[in-house]
Amino acid sequence: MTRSSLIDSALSRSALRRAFTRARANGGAAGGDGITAAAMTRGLETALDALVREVRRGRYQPGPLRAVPIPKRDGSTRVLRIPCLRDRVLQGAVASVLVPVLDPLMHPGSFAYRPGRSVPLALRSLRRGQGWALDADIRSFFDEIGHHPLRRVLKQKVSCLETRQLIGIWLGSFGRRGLAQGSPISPLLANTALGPLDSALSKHGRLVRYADDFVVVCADKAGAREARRTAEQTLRFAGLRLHPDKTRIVPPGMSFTFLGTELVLHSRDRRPQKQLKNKMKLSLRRETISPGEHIERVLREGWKNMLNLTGRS
DNA sequence: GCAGTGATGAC
RNA sequence: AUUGUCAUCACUGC
Repeated sequence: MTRSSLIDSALSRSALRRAFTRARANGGAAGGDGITAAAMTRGLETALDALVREVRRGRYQPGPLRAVPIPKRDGSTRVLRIPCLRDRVLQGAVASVLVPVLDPLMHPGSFAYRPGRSVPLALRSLRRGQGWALDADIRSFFDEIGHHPLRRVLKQKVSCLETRQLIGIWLGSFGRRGLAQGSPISPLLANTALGPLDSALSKHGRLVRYADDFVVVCADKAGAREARRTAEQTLRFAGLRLHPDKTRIVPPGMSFTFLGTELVLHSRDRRPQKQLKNKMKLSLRRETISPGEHIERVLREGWKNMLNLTGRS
């Protein structure tokens, strides 16, 4: 029913300028074309003019991605692929107009990258969780997610053809599969692509998903196994698999780590309360390794989660 | 509420 | 020289 098209909002001066300001505030390093935020600031208006003109005439092409290896906490590395600044600006503008459309359609159990949502909120929604947990991780999610299923979801949910075409161009620039970690629109696309997974999993129990990491709270062991099978089948269509080492089925009373905190679900007949208390204390102590006054906040969060969660934090 | 700087956490 | 989204805290300006 909307008469003004999504693409018009995305290409508006205000959306583009806001996206540029954001990119610059975030550090604004150059992409594959070597153009920095400082360079783009000079002559910003003409650069934005050119960008809009190219998109309108169907001549827009994103520049080369710049790959940067980042060492992860666990010792492995992940490769960032950084679009050119002008492409990040356009992607940011499109993302900003797409969020009000796509976010309300997302599953309530999806917590990553969404406005008003956070890790503590995700953990809190596991409060009073009872039973067996399927704790799972999608292997190489950002690198291997197939484009076709994502396009299909977008076609259902985004009526503006020009916006979908623009996203299609970016997907092409990311390669045959995968999303560039470093593009402002990738988090939104990731959540959108996993919408079908959320729907399928939530039939098996309470779902809490944070990007490629998720927990399904199931009534019993058989239920957790069914949830895992559903996840495997659903992900298969997108060319994805569960990570064999990071996916486990966890009995009640046994701890597992999710979003950086150790959790324990109650048994349905609520016996192992004593065990729980010990675990809570242990993990709280573990969490106090933080510098300066930040310790205080970590402690406060820790206590809050302890009080609110069935498991600990 | 909107900007700027610095930081922490999740992915 | 390390990108991105979200959340949170501190400080500065309107």
